Amino acid sequence: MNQPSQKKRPSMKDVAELAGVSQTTVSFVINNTPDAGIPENTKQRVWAAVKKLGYRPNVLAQSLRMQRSGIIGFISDKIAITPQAGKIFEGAQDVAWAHGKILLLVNTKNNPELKDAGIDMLLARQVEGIIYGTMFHRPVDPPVSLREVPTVLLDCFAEDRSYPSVVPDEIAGGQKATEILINKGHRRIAFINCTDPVPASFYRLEGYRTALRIHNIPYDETLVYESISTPDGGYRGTQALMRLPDPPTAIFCFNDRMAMGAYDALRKLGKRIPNDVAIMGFDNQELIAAYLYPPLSTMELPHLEMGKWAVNHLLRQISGKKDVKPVQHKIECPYIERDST
Amino acid sequence: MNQPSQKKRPSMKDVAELAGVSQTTVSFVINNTPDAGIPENTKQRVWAAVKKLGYRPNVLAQSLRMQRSGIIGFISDKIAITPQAGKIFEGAQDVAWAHGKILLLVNTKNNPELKDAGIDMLLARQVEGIIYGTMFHRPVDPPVSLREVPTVLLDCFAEDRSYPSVVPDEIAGGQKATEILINKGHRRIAFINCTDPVPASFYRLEGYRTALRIHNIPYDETLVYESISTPDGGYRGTQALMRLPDPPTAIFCFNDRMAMGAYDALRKLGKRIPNDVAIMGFDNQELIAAYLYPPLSTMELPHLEMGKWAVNHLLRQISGKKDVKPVQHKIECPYIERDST
DNA sequence: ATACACTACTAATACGGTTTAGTAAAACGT
DNA sequence: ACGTTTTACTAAACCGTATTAGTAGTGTAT
Repeated sequence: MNQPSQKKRPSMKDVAELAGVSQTTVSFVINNTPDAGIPENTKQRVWAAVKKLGYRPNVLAQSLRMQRSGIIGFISDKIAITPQAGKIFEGAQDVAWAHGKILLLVNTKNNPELKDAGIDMLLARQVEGIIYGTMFHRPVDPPVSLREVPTVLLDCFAEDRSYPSVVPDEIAGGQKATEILINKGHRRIAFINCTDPVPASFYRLEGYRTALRIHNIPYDETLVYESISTPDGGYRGTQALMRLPDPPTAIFCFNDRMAMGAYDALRKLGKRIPNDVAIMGFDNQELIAAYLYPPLSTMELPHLEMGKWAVNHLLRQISGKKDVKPVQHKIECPYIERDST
Repeated sequence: MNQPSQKKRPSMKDVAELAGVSQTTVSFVINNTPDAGIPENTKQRVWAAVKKLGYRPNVLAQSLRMQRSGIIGFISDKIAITPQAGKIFEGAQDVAWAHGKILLLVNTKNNPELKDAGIDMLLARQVEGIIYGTMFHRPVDPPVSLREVPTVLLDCFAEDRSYPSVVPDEIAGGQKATEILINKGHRRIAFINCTDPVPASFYRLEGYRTALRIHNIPYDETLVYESISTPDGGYRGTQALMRLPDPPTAIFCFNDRMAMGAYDALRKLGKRIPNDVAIMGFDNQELIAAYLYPPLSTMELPHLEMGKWAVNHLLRQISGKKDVKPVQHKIECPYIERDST
């Protein structure tokens, strides 16, 4: 019933013994090695022994022998632990699995020591490559040890562009969001930006201005309000904007959390969404966007796609297709239409 | 500049050669093997060679030799990809790291084939144990292959209790939530439950009734409303409850999403939270709970703690401390006080 | 009858470590 | 002076697999 010690797992040698062949033959049969010329009869004996013993190849030994671990390291400050970004990991894992690789996740919680220890661990485990991700789009300065192995930056980029990276196309996202509002007939479109000096805030604003320019709408800086990126910030921004002599008929919020605050402010003012004021969010945080009344139209960050691209690119590097130059790949943010626009 | 092929990583043999000693000696030095009697002088030569070559032990080879992979498998349907449950993984990873183990995450997306393939992969990689988690508290029937290795169920349990498992203490949680409302002076306390036949709905209701009984408040079944577990369900429930001849002064919602709907309903009715009606949530979903107006008081699911307990227990099993009987461990849900009660 | 190819395998080595069992030289005890 | 212990190492085996280089035995061609 209860063996004191775990019984040892069977090895190829055990299978070989039971089948009355050599270990080599077992290997040939299991891997279906071409040109090994093993007759059907023998193959069946081997497979029978495999079944009987419940044999399962030891990937550790395989990896050692073949000098290929099949592991891709995934290191990040918070990803996969943070709500919105879990999709990144999912996309990455999907592609990895499809190529017979597995993802080994390390999350560093923004702790530099943990980060270095994590990278060391990954390298010690012979990962074939590393994906270095962050929980929001930003510049990073990756540890030099990453140079030891092919690397892709995800949702971040090196200032000097010395690593390939994949990020959301914030400019296009901001532009598209604004254009959608313009196409619904709005002319007074406000933008509640956040005050953090992050690429997202710069680029989304840039996209917003580009859209206005293209559609010959003059840029009115009183329509751009900056605040902290919380519902509270959105609340205050909306209050201020609606107090303007010529208030906006549409508000593009830096993110869904701020849009949440905008909803509250408009509700308090007795304004209806989208009839009186249209609201556009950003991020598509399911818990917020889908459950607000009315459900929030928003731009989605391409988390899944970024995860996929990163692994695909990494695999390309690993198989050494050509010494691909470090690119910065931008992925479009899709528009999620709901009822607030 | 660009070597066409990755240069091979240095091995112990390379270090040994450079230091002018045998590979055995290198091993002794690096592992600081007791009783090896290596003089300081030699040690320094070895370490110098290690530094110079940038040598790093190959964990694959170590694992193979020592018959210990240092890997714990973490398999789950959605955990670590789903917002609220990322903490589970975090707790688990913390404990694992503290014990020199790493977590290998597989998420199965509720796909049985992926699940089996995932378990096979973990076993093939010689994991020392497996944590089998789910994204919400429920009974499961784990694949038999899990028997091959120590296993702990996380946020779920086997019907026949044949595996150790850790789950939230739903009864105590429901009871505590209700008692908090009682202690604030409420007597008409409603419970908006969800209709899903899950342990959480049964047990939280049970806790609710227990609290009432203890405090001699008669159970009034008109105060228990069942609905789907979304804001919409909470909205409808609240509307219905407030239409009662003797409406509640406090509403305990099955979860924060439903509480979100309750907020909307009360706002529409012109009721103030918590002055007119107190609201208690469950789950502590940061994005909702912390950002509603007023911030929502709620019960937190002990994700972090469950993750920790699971790994701790697993490690105990692995080191074979004693053939611990499969227990079902329940962890308390802490109360998160905000402004809605 | 002999050379040659083909069939159906196996022995041996390597992957990069850990660990056991030595061993040569120096130091020590008597 | 000689045996014994200690010091400072090293050789070899082993973990479980993949792979290369054979090798006996059979069949075929000449």
